[in-house]
Formats: sequence, C-alpha cells, structure tokens
Amino acid sequence: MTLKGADGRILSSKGERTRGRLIEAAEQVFADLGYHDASIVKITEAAGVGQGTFYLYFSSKKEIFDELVRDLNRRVRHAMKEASAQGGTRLEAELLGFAAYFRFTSEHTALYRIIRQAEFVSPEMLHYHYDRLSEGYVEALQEATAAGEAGAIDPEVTAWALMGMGELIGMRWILWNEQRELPRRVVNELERIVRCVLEPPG
Amino acid sequence: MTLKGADGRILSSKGERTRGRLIEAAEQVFADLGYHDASIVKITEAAGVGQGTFYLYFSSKKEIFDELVRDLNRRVRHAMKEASAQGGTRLEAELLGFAAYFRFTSEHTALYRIIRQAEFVSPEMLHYHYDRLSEGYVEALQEATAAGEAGAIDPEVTAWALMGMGELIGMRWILWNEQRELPRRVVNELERIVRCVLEPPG
Amino acid sequence: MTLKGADGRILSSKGERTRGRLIEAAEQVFADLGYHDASIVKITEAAGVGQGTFYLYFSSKKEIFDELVRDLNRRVRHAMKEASAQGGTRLEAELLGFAAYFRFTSEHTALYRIIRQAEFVSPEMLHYHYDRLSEGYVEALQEATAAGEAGAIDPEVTAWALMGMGELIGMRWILWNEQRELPRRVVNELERIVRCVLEPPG
Amino acid sequence: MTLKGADGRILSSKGERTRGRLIEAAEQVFADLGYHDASIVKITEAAGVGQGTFYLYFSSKKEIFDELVRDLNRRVRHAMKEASAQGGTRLEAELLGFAAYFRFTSEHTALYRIIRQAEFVSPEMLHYHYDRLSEGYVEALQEATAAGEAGAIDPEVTAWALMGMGELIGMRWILWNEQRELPRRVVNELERIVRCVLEPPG
DNA sequence: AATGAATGAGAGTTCATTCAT
DNA sequence: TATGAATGAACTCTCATTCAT
Repeated sequence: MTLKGADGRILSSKGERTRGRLIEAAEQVFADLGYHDASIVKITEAAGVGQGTFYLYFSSKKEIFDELVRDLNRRVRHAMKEASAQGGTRLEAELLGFAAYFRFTSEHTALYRIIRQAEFVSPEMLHYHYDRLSEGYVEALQEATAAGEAGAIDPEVTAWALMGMGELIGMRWILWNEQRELPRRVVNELERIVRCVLEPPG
Repeated sequence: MTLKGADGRILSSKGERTRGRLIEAAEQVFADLGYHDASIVKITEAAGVGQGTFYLYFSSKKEIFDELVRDLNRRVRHAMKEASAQGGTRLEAELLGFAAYFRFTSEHTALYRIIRQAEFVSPEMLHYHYDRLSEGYVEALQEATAAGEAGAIDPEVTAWALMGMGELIGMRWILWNEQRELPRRVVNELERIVRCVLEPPG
Repeated sequence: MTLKGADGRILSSKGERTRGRLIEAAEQVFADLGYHDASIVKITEAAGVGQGTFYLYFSSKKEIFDELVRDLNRRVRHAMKEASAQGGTRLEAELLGFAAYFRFTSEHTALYRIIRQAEFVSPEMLHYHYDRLSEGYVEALQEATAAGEAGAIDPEVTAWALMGMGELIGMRWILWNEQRELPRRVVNELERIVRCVLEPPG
Repeated sequence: MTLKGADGRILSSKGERTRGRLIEAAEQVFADLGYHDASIVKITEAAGVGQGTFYLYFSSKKEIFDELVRDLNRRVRHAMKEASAQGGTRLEAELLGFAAYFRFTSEHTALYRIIRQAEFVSPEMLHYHYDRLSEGYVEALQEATAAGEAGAIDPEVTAWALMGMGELIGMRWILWNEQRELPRRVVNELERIVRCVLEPPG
C-alpha cells in the first residue's frame, strides 16, 4: 500500500521514513501520557522533526491517533494469527493466540492505554478495533465448530466474552504487574476456562 | 457519613444538597463529553451554581472525578449484591448479578465511559474500581466453592475473567445498541458460559 | 444601551470599564499595526488585562474589529452632525461637516487605516461604514435641495462623490502629512468644488 | 526592459514566462483572498509551479505584492491615457478617462482590493500608486487650464478630489454591484460634477 | 455559602522561508 | 531552472483555578 501525506500526495521513501518516525513517536507518547497530555510538540520532539513537519503527514492530532489505532490493530491481529496457526487443535490454537495477545500487550502498552481513550477521542476507531478483533475470534470459533472441535456455541457472543477475558486478565497481570507473561496459575486457569467455553462435544 | 467541603469543614444540609447537585451534574457531563471536554463551567452550569462554588466542595477537577468513580462503584456493587441475593443457587445468583450490572450500565453510561478514561486521569481510581468490583466476584465464587456449587477454580482469575466478559458484552450489546437489556440469545449464551466457568463438580 | 459580554450577559459597571479599555486599546493597536499584525496579546497588553479576559468581552478578533468600526462610525457621524448644525447655509454646513471629518481623522487615524482593511476582514462592516456615512450626506443634500440651496442634483451619487473627495484629500493632507488641519489652499479649493457641486440654482 | 530574478540575474525567456505566470496567479489570489490569506503555496499552485520556484523570482511575499501594484498601476494609467486621448475637449477627455478607469476596475478587481490592503502591507506602494495616478490628473488639468478649457483651479487638489470620486463611485457601483459599467444616472451626475469642477471660464 | 471576573499557561495549527536534491 | 520536504516562530483561543466581593 502506498502511503500518503496529509494532502493526499504519495510519499517518497524519505517521506515514508519520516512518517514512520512520527507514528513510532506517537505510539510512545500516547502510551506514556495519554491522548490529551500528548501534544504535537512532544510527538515531533520525540520523532526528532520540526513541529510543522507533523502537518505534512497528518492533518490533525486525531488523525495520527486513528492511524495508530489502525496500525496497532493490524499488528496485534497479525501476531495472534501467526501464533495460533502453530496450534494442532483448536484449543491449542486459541491458547497460543491468547499468549500472542498478551505478549503484544506487554510490548505495546499503547494498545491498551490508547484504546480505552478512544471512547471520546474517536468512537469510530473504538468500534473498528473491537469489531476487527472479534472477527478473528468468530472465524476461529466457526472453524472449530465445523471441525467438531467446539460445541454448538454462538460464535459472536463467545468471541466477545473471550475478548473481554483477555482484556481484563491482560490488564491485571500484564499491564499492572509490568510482566511479559502471565503467571503460571493464571495460564492454567485461563486454559480451563477456554476449554470449557469451547465445550468440545462429548 | 458526614460529607466534607474542599477545606475539610463539615457540610450543612444546604451544603450537602449543593454538593450532591454537583456530583449529579458531573456524572452527566463526564458521561456526555468525557473528562477532558467536560469543563468546570459546564458542570457548574448544569448544577445551576456559580463557577467559584465548585471549589467550595472539590479542590480540583480530578477530585470530583475520583469522587464520582467511588460513588458509581459503590452503587453498582450495591445493585449487584441486592440482585444476586435473590438467587437460589450460586449460578442463579451470578446471573442475577450480571443482569443487575447490565441494568446499571444502561442507566449509568457514565460508569463505562468514565472508567475508560481513568487510565490517565486517575490510575489509582482505575485500580480501585476493578479491585473492588472483583472482590465481589471473588467472595461469591469462594462461597460457591465452599458450598460445593462450584468446582476447584481459582477465584481471582475467574473473577477477572467474568468481569471482562461482562464489560465487553455490556459494551457491545447495551452501550452500543443503546438497549436496556441484552438480547435473548446473548443471555442464553452467557448463561452457558457462566455455567461452565463455574463448573459445578459432577 | 446596555453592553453585553461575549456570552450575552449584561455587563456590570466594572465590566463596562474593562470592555471600554479593550476597545480603546484595540483602536490604538489596529491603527498602529493593522488588523493582521495586531494580535490579541498586544491588545490585552495595551489594555492592561490578561489574555483570557479578552474573550469575556469579545468572542474573536474579528468581533472587536467590527465593534470598533461601529464605534468609530458612530462617533465620526456624530462629530460631523454636531459641526454642520452650526452652519447658517447649507454650503457652510457642508464645509463645517467636512472640517469635522478631517479633525476626527487626525485624532482617530484608526478610522482610515482600519476601514481600508475591512475589505477582506469584514466586508459587511465595510458596507456598513460607507452606507451609514453616505446617509448623512444624502439627508443633508436632500434638505439643501428642498430649501432651494442646492440644484437639482442626484443626492446619492453626489454623496458618494463628496465622500470620495473627503477620503482622498483627508488621506493626502491629513494622514500623510500628519497634520491636524488641511492647508489653507486645500480648504479654499475644496470650498470651490463643494460650492459648484451643490450648484445653487441661479 | 529586461526582467530580473530575485538574485538579480537576467531572465531567460523561459524564466520570463514563469515569472509572468506567478504575477498573474498573484493578481488572482490576492484579489480573491487578500494579502494575508493569500499564501505562497496558493500562488505557486495557481501558477502551476513548485513552492521553491517562487523564490527564484521574488525574494518575499511583499516583493511580488509591490511588483503587482506597480504592474496594475502602469496598466490602469495606460488605459486611462489611451482612452482620454480620444476626447475632443478636455471635459470629454476627462470623462473618457474616468470611463476607462471604471472599465479597468471591473476587469481587475485586484486593483481596488489590493490597494486597500497596501496601507499596512506596503505603505510606500500606497503612496506610489496614488501619486502616480494623481500625476495623470494633474497634467491633464494643467493642460486644460492652459488651453482655456478649465478655470483657475488648483490642479493638485482637484486631482485628488477627482480620484476620490472615482474611487468611491467605482467601489459603490462597479465593485459592489458587480457591474461592468456605471448606471446611466450615475454617469450623468458624474458628468455634471466633473463639468462644474473643471469650471470652464465663462 | 456563593459568586463570576480575571488570569496565563499551554494547546493545536499555519505559513513564509530555506535548502538539499 | 525547478522542486518540495522541512522548519519554527507566532498566531488564536480554551479552561482550571484564584480571589475580591
């Protein structure tokens, strides 16, 4: 995909680099300070560019926020997909996906911290994020049911239930504890829950 | 409990009324606009008092935010406890508690919308809220286990998992759909999940 | 007329004083620097108030500009009317009106300097100013004709012609020369022209 | 006259073309938006050249403004001279000159709109414009007097009076009405006034 | 207990100008 | 001769907080 500047022009490779620096800086600054305390100056300083440069790539603070949400969303889904593809059974796949999610969380605290702000900053991106993420769960659950590895469950509701578990458990044991991984006992319990939620028939 | 003003003095009954009006107004304004777009002027206008009056009761914008979180937290826990006390079995109790939670959510959208802002506005209140809420779940789960109505589960992890489900399902089907109740199929599926999470032995 | 703040509230006498200080400061700053180089900070500094205070009385830079135009317009018309009332004949009245106009010009260079900017800053005030000013001329000319002291002239066209003369002669010999009065020879010539423009019959 | 770039070098014919395109674009953009809202980007976009190209021909925004004023001034004087040369008598010549002025005004609204901005943008060009324009009037009036076609008038004062009439009448009936010509009644009245201002002896 | 005028730091954003290509 | 990415000073405007009344 060719990246574009704030005025719609296609970016040179130098432009892409600058834009990338800004997104990276924004991830950091938003994660540290939150949307409101993160100022354009702080972002451009962190990116090592001038204030005006920002507006060559994004037309407003909200725009880089939205872009960042899209970016993080794409990456977390990618990481989860990659990981779950390694699983032999559906259950394994699901648990590996969760693990990837927690790993991503620990490396990109921005994801959590930013999404929760989107409520007022950019409601459309809040929906976008959860909808996209839930799609991944739904697909996996449908396949599992089709393959006879999960019971007659409602994939959508179950997807949101699983997302919710992941979200709060990630917040509690990854973010708050500043850990890279869940404690053993949490992993075990989570496995139990996921197993019974999938409820393989018989 | 005797309420106090910003300077620690005990409030007259007139004072209590004014303070109450401010908290109510804050709930509305924070819920509608979010913490940052909610200005003190808008809160005082909504409360029908002068700007300066605000500082007789709260020493800062953050203080009324914290107070409001405490208030909502107290009320939602109360509502859940009341409801679950009506349940004959633990499962029933749990489901009634959830129902009360969703009802409260629909009547006080501020709860969701404010909590999600707390990440940066007042991290300590974020913890406070989820910790207190999870305690209710933990207690119930422990009792259930003791009564033989739940399996050998880890109550803390399970509590956070249940909170997470409630949070995202409430967001998806109550808040986003602007409904007072969950759709039938969601209730059914949720019941299935909760039942298996409790995993009554045998 | 009761003065109002930016939010429509009626001003206390203290408020009126502050507002007056701002208008005075704006006249000075606009006259010295022009609309675009005049910043809110410079105006508030000149008025001796804080930056935020400005917005209690005017909602934008343009609003104080418009108000100032209205104010100057009112005053220059008043000055001209007062002066011309002293004239015995219509010709005398007209000349005294002109003299008052030039005097006002020398004391309020803002009038000239600002009006010429209104073209883009506030076109509606540009019209307002010239329309209102021309009305004064038109009335006087109609009365003169009715009284047999002026010929069968088209009062509107003549009014704009007289305004134009006044404007450029004032610019050339008052503003550019930084004089309080026109040189004798200019006065004489102007008298000749006005006399023949009025063209008393016979 | 050989045209020069911003650094004083003599322009190639290609360079002259580019420079011409910039001046044309500037006339349009300044006329539409005024000096301050007209940005270099908008001018270069309208001219179809890159931003940096601008500075090969003009060293600043003000410089192209000054150049444009000179250009318009030259052209309006030329148009007036051409036209008045067709007149048999001085009066006819004067009226034809006026007509040409109004025609030019309708075709180059930039003249008015730009000049009125010069007050603060470039005071020296404001003087330049009116001085040069008045010279034309003065010469004509002197010739008329010498030829016995005008009375013993003060040519300079009369020149500025005539310029003023033309300016406001042009603004009122050409610019504001967006007409190409003055209405008949205005022409008639203007003729009356000019005739009496020239005051041919006898 | 209540008021609201006043404050000023700091926000997002624009744009004339420079310069490496 | 031409380009356009980069700059940063300066702008308008907001709002939590103070304080004299």
